[in-house]
Amino acid sequence: MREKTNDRSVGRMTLSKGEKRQRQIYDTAARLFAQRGYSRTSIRDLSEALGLQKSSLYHYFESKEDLLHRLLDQFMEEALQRIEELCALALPPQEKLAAFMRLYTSFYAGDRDRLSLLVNDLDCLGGELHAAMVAKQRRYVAAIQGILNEMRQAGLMRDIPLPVAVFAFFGMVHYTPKWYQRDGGVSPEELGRLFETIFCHGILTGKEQP
Amino acid sequence: MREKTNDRSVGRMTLSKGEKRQRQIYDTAARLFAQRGYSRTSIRDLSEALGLQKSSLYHYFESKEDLLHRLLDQFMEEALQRIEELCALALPPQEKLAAFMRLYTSFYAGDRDRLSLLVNDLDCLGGELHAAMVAKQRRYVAAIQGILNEMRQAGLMRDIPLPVAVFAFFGMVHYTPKWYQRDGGVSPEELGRLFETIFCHGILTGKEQP
DNA sequence: GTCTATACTTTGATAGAC
DNA sequence: GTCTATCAAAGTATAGAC
Repeated sequence: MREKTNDRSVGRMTLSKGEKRQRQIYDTAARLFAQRGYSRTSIRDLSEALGLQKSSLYHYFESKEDLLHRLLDQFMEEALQRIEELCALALPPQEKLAAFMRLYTSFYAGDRDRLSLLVNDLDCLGGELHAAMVAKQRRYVAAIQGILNEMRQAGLMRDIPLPVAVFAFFGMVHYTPKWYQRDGGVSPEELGRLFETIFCHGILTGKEQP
Repeated sequence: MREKTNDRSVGRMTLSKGEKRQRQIYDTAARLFAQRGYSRTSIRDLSEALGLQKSSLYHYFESKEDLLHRLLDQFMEEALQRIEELCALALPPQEKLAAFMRLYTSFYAGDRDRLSLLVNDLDCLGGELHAAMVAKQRRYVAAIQGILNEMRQAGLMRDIPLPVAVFAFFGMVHYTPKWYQRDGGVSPEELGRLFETIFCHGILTGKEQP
């Protein structure tokens, strides 16, 4: 009932006992925060789900806010790395746009819990932590906006303000935690292709693929 | 700094003193809840924003949860009424779909605060209140799904699973509180037309409007 | 309707033994 | 690393005077 193989297992295949516990705590926290919201999930809730005492958890993070920050930072950093890798490739803008959408969608929709946190609970961070996360988010926006700009210059885009197009796409993806389940017949990768279809036909002019 | 003419003023133009206060409380609550989230906004925050004592507020609602419920219920009921009115019209499905999207978008994006509540804080309601709101939400989904089904039968839709199409649209609209500001050059009605363009070209096959 | 005063609960976090 | 014990702060809500 409790274990949930998660995509976060990058790197080594073997984990020390301490690392295992750490991962268990972080994954459980992500799950609970996603289910009931960060604010309404107490440290007590988390400790009970783990079978530990509240105070024991503070061995693994400094504060509840610190815990949230670590979850978000880790997740966004990994996404950003992949995306900026993609953007560095020498591809025609159409292909880059399509690849961007497939990657973004499959990565985010593929980790529902952490995407939930990113969408719903980012503002629970205060001060510098919040600013740092917002700065990272801007890098996504800049990435896709750059691609769309190219398409616009080339006269391939409909007459839609860039921010409207950008956030229409983000909206489609960021809303997935509210309804999408990966075991419902559509894989994250397929979902990526579907969103690509919708979005590209939606904002691009020129010859449509039949 | 505090007054904000709001679209909720349906019905009479004159309000009694008591109704004025009630409206002031509800609008302020909606604004604060939208800004900082329902859970993280305390009754004290609300009372201070209004210049009243905490206890005085309980004259206007039974509990914090009751307050949230009233805000949501009022908002959704109004939206539903307009939408089901529209759906009852005898229109060809293409036109109905387009009108649906324009109406849905302009109504929701036009009241950012309450849409925020609906998207972010619905789950803060428990038990029957929550169930009642979810039931209302299903009526939206049913409405647009019905229209899309017609289009599919007529062979006018791309090969996209219905739920994916439906929630792609809801995602675009429900995400607007995160970025859209009505004084940023695009009115809610224009935004509705833009989303109509994106979505219709995105999911429909057949002759495109140039 | 609005106030003062207060009851009761839950929360995040710390101290210190083992 | 994990436990027991405890704290101060903040939360919702109520009682009763005016």
